[in-house]
Amino acid sequence: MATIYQVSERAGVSLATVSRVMNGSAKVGEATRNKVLQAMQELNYRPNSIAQSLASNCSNSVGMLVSEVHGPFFGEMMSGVENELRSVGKHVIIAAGHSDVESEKDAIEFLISRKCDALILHVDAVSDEYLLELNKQTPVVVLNRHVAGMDENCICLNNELGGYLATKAMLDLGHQQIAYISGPLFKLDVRERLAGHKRALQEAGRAFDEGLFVEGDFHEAGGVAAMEQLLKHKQPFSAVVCANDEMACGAMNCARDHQLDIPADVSIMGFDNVIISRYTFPHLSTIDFPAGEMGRMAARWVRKHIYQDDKLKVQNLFEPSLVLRDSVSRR
Amino acid sequence: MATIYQVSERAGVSLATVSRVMNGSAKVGEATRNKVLQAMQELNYRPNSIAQSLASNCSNSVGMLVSEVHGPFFGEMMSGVENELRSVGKHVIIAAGHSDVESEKDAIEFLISRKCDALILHVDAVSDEYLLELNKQTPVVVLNRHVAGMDENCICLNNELGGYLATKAMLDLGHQQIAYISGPLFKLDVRERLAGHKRALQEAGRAFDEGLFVEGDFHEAGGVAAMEQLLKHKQPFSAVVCANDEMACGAMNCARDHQLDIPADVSIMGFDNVIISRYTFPHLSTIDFPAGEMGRMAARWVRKHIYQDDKLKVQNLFEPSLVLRDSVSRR
DNA sequence: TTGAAAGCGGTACCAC
DNA sequence: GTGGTACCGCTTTCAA
Repeated sequence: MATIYQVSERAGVSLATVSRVMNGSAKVGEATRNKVLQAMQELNYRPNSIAQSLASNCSNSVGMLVSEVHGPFFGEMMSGVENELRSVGKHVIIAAGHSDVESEKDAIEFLISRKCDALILHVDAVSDEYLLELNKQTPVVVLNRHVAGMDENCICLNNELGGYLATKAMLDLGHQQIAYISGPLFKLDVRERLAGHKRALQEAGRAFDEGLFVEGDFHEAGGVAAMEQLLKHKQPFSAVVCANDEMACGAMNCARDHQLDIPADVSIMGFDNVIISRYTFPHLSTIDFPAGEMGRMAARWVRKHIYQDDKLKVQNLFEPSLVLRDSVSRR
Repeated sequence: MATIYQVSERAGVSLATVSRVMNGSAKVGEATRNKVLQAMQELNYRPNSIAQSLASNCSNSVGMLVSEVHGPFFGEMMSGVENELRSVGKHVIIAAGHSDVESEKDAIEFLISRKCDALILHVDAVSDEYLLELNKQTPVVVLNRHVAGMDENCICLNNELGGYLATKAMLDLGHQQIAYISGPLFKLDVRERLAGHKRALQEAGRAFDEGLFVEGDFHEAGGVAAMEQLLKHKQPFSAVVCANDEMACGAMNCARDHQLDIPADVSIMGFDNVIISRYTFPHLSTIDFPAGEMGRMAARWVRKHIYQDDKLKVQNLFEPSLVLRDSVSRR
């Protein structure tokens, strides 16, 4: 592999000049530039990115931490990030945090040791304080989580609005008794979605009813259990709004096991619009979570603030939207 | 950030010695080692991985190319790779090839420019010759594709067996007329799966019937179209074996649109066991593709051959297995 | 066992 | 505009 030194020799110029034409950093005479370019061609020269990183103190890499590398949700996000970043020659190093404090910190530590220029994080275990502290040490952008004090670094979804839209859709369809299967309430976005649900209810002049509320776990089994519980209560309802698609699937399966027809007997709504929602039967109505777009935006944040792509605009808040499919019907 | 130089100064030893204790490379006196370790502690020293890479000519990174970063299948694979590699301090750089020749070559070029120590590839557009040539230049391990001439570098699934198991299961359930919806025949694994299907038929003394065969595209819409075609032909069948889960979903949806009950009227089998197969209704029977395990094994190959983890064993061929769920029934 | 020093392949500042 | 050169932080002979 040819080095910059051999190129300079062949072109009959200095190292510095070769470096200049590579980076287009300073003015180089037309003739000189061409000599260098040609020498590069002839030697099939490829810059050594490691050496560049060491000398420039910039690794051209950004670390991305997700809860799980598999999982449709994160796939979309990573895909958005990869796309945006590779188009400008940066690379993304992935790591999984598994929603566990130690594991998340470990992964972040790892990414830092790799000298990432910035970190894109989707974390739910570490504390806000930790993130605030981390952000002093290395640039961080946080996905789907608002951390007070680093607002500019957060790319969020308006979860409250999502919760609102979901329930509002049911109300608009004429449903009066709407059950709600929530996610784990220690998560902020879960509480926001719930708040949206309550706002829709209130706007319609209906009271929030504890008897129609269950806290789930975001997994399918949790959806089954929650539905089971709702059914056992014998408090009537014609619609169920779930805080994510997995639980909605569980709820549908459970309802079916109880000989209930969907959507004739009960309408079901999910949240996230992950790929599986298009494959359920009946196809699940849900709230679209633009994970890919948000990932892309996180990458854009990095481009703008770390790689000085100043003209770029970043959007910190995204809006969810309603996706109506077959799991809901008019009451 | 402290450097090795400051550590050496503080410990009152030379640079070289510090380096030695970091790498455990050569014998270092107990006392000296402790002095160094302590100095590191006190300075909160973290080695600069970029500098290490430059000096050692080893980037400790491996590139992973998948068709799409999203998509459950690749998620599992990447997850396996990430897990295995991070546990030994290596990092994985991801890129997407989008099943397009130029795009795949681009991504590989990109990964090489990042000085990856090895490449783990899931590609379907580039040719065998290209891969062979590439492998001379940089270590490559190929996932789910057998390239003659670099057998040791391929981690494959016994697709033929998978195809066999799928059809065999239908035969065992008493089905006589079994339709087959294939993937794009230009892909090797597709032809292998088909070969397995034929073998099962033959063993049962049944002839392969062109009228019950359709070439699909691996997507849901293709599954719908294929099923539509089968139904139009009016040639009777009681079971459909599909070359992947997406098409199986399409086939199920289409059948349902034609008022056919699954599995009472027609049994359906998929292939891959991606996450969606657990969410369809009825739950899809399928052939398990251990994508995560295979990704992990690819990573192990790299550990063994590139990072000299000699005792590791690598398994080049994986066996698929039958997963029976609700979409099939006895005839 | 330990130290000195020559790289690894670039970047960037300072002269000219 | 171009060249000289001191780093960037670590690895790895080669001697001692």
